[in-house]
Amino acid sequence: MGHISGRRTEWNMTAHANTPLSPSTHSSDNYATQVLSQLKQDILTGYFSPGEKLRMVRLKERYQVGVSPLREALSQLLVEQLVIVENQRGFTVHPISAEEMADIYHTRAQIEGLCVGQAIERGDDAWEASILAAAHRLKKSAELLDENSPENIQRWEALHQEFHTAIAAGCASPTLLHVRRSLYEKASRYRNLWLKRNMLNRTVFHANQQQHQDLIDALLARDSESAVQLIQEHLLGPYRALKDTEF
Amino acid sequence: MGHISGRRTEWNMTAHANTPLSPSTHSSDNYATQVLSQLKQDILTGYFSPGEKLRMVRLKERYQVGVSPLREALSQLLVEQLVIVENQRGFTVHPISAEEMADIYHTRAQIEGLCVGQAIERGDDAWEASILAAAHRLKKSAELLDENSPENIQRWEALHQEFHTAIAAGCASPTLLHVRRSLYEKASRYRNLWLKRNMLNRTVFHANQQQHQDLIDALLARDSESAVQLIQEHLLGPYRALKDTEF
DNA sequence: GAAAGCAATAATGTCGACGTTTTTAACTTA
DNA sequence: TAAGTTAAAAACGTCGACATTATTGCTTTC
Repeated sequence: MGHISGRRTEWNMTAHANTPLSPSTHSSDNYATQVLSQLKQDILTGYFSPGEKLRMVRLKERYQVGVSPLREALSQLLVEQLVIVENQRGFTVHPISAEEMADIYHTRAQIEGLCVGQAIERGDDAWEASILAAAHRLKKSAELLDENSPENIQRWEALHQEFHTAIAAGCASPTLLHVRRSLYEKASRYRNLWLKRNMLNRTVFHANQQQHQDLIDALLARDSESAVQLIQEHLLGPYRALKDTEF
Repeated sequence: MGHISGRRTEWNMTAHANTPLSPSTHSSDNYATQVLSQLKQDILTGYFSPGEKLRMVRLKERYQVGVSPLREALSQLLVEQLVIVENQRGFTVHPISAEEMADIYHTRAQIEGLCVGQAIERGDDAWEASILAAAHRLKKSAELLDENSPENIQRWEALHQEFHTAIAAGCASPTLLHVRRSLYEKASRYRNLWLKRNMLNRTVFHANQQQHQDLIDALLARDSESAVQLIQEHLLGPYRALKDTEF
């Protein structure tokens, strides 16, 4: 009986410790959902290295949850190919390879091309407006970028992504956008790993600026062929910079 | 103690019932993996209807496993958008809609176009040979099809899929093929639901036969533009037949 | 030195406790 | 009496502890 009451206490302790965990996350999310996004971030940003074994004890400590939510989150990352699993041997961060990086970037360029092509066909005035708005925010952010502070860079990255997402959104195809998002995440993993070693080159930004303007011009002119060509080049540029540096 | 030994027996029973379940599945697969494929089949084939609530008790009975493997399998189907989840309200089969069907089929046609286009660029002799082999098997199967027996139809479906997969495989891009597969599954769900009501029309097959031959000719001639056009039409044909019938 | 056995370590699955939601029943009010 | 409201209870989902099983590394023995 003492054993049982001891258990009880532990139960209530964990429950109490977890309930007010983070006020920002919606209470409508369960633990698995919360763990999923954190764990995904940790893999994408390289906190957990490629090929690293994900031991349950460590994950439990880090995210302060039990194994059930962890396994659920890991199961989802399994489908997204961010982790791999061997039966009875647990989960491992999906390893990286030059081949996979090339494949992801090239596929991503193709998919983005589809998005842009369809967006030009389907996009309306609101679509054009949202592009210009995002482009403006991005440009403003780029002007502050000389400081090279990590926060500014991160903010620029976010706005950059928003800009391209605004363009792609014009395709109005949830399925295609879903694919696009998944590929973006996988690619950003490689980019983040690369960024850990190499600081961002400033000339990249100015090249980007020009490419963005050309792209906008092509979009507004509804010049599908040029726009697709430009966006694919735009995505493959960073890849060419990355691929020759080793991890 | 009687209770415990009773539990034990149940354990061994379920273990015994599941281990030799299907000879194809490796014994290295855990329950979650086995449940995943079965559950996916049940959703794709319409055993569980769109929008249906997936009650844990029922799933436990059907697949003879506990909650944990079930939640892991469901978590994976969540990413593939075959089920949806609401916090504290459990899992539900992803509902269907005419809009989603249109979106999936059109996106799938685009993706398949990418596969074919790249396959023509990259495909070698072995690729061509595998296409011809698959086409031959498919043709032989089609000749037996007049009986209209469900087994034959299912076999024809499998070979048909193998034929197209052989073509797409030429693109040699795991990432792209992964996307393709996921879209195929989602589309096949709509097709299966449709098949439950409408029997397969024989004229469909003969039209298919001709399309296949045209496609092969274009592939071997490395005529990218024609091939992409043909494959997209080939995929959109069934969609046009489906979309006007209500579910 | 290799094989076999043993101990540790880690992963997997079931179950129970808790919290939330939904259903049912009783009661009030028009 | 019927409709609406509230309270009680039953059902359901979630998560962590525990038991079982598999694996890995280490030691012992031939």
